[in-house]
Amino acid sequence: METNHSKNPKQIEPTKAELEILQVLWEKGPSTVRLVNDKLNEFREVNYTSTLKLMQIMAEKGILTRDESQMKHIYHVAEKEQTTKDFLLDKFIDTMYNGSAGNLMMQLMGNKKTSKEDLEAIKTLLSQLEKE
Amino acid sequence: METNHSKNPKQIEPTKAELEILQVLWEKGPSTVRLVNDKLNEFREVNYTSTLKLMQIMAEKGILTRDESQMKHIYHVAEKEQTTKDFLLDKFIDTMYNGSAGNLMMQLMGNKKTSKEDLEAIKTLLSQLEKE
DNA sequence: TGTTTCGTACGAAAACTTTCCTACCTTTAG
DNA sequence: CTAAAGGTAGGAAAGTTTTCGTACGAAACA
Repeated sequence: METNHSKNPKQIEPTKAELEILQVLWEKGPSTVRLVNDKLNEFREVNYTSTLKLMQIMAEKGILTRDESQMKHIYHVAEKEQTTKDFLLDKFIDTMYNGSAGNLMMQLMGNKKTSKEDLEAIKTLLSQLEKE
Repeated sequence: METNHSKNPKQIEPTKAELEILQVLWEKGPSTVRLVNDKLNEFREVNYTSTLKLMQIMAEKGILTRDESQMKHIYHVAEKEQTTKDFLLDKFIDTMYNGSAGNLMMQLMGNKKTSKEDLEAIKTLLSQLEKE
């Protein structure tokens, strides 16, 4: 299907299952379907062909590219990890924090998930930024 | 991947369309379907009954409660806004930042989306936290 | 060599989400 | 009183995402 031409040629929004696969590829680098599927099965049961299908679709969509020179195709993430993450973060901030990164920061800093080490690191980064 | 994969049936994950409705209710407070639908239509065309149906489903799921004492039912968000946002933020951090809020902070601070005012506010908040 | 194992491709079913048609009831305007 | 406007309820259709069965080719191996 020649989809995604009707809408803005922007960033493609991965679905939930696609994001799981991206996470594996981000962590492991270019991989075979077998490896990705094994990794997924550490968390939940998924049939091999389900993962295969999904990765094929992702390749069609342009989220992944693949090297078919070997029988065991190797799948690569097409976009830079950071690009996708930036995009998703933006979207998240838009929907949840009214588009204000500062709002999100505020919540994070009051959050118990932010450790003392984190706060230290922030302080350091902050003074670095100030010097610029 | 040290993620939270427990299927806690307590928190319900809103779908995309449901989140839109939540946003309206968070902003406007308890509302009728009419009001929510009008608000949604400022951004995209949606039929009244579509919004109605969705809100009914959300009520079934327990995301919303409603006051049926009047003909025009009033829908309320069941969970506290902050509870839901916390939950979604956690999930986001798990999938995107390996469960580390600090990682997210780092990205935010390096981001041009973070304004000078934001940085100032952070500095203030930081020193407040240190005093504790 | 023959069989088993591991791979891809494809289509369709299943599951989930979103939209809207239709029916019918209540309130309001004339 | 009647018609129009505005409300809810429910089901089915449409759209999307996810899962998997089946077919079939290539490689490994006994």
